[in-house]
Amino acid sequence: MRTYSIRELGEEFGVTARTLRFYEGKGLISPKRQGVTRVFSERDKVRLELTLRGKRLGFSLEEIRQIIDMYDPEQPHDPAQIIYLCQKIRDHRRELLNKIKDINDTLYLMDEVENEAMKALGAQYGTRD
Amino acid sequence: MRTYSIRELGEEFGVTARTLRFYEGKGLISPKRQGVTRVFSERDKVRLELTLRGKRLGFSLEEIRQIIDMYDPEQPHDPAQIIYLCQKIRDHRRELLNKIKDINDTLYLMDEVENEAMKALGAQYGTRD
DNA sequence: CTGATAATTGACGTTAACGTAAGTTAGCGG
DNA sequence: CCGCTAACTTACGTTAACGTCAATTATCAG
Repeated sequence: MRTYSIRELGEEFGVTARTLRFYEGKGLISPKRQGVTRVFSERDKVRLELTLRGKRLGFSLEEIRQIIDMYDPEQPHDPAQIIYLCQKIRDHRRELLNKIKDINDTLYLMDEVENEAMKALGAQYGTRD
Repeated sequence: MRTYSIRELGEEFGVTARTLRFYEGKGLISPKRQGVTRVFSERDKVRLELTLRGKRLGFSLEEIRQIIDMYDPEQPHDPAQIIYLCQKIRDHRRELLNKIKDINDTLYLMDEVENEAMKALGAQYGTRD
């Protein structure tokens, strides 16, 4: 499998080495080591992607860690945990659907404001007789 | 028009008085005064609602202030500002549509994980002969 | 008038999410 | 072997978004 240095992975996603080390400390990624140097795997890359997506949606790193830990196929899964996971998925789905509602409300508001703006501009040009 | 005390407005939206004073300091709301006591108007209420919505979507208070200031119908609007506003609306719309994409990607991932989880549970019950 | 309740103004504290700078070590071309 | 670049650790600094506490002040029922 391909691996990545800390700079490579950072540049690919537009984050600094400090950020990746910080995320490692928070348990979001778990690079291996060659001596003292970090080596990032495909799995780290995926988890980083999910982390950044979560950030864009306004979740904290701690929330993100809990979520992607549960979703990670490499985690151990006894039946009780699977059922718990499914409940959590329902909660997250509900929260995400609420966010879509917030976004749609905002989009609708933006349409209204834009229409008002157009009318205001139209009135400007209409003031000439 | 109806007005609100700091407690009233806070309880209605589940935020503390400290938060409302903080938001005032940041220019998100602009309550009038009766003597030294703040009096919140319908406009403050609307701006608070938009502020909290923005927070749920992961925007900073500073970003939110800029946005709702522009959208506020009580702001002065010369033609140049209106055109600027329309450009900004396009940008915001684009950003919000990107968030919807992030959410949809996440919802899709959750569906996959849920299906995997169901298969895993099914396998459990299937191990008996 | 008086005690209780609600509001106010500082001012310092706290947490999250990194930035930044200093000093150390590892590998590599010439 | 030497200088360079990239990575490392340690540790203190910073910003946003409030929390918390102390010390007034206003308001209102009794």
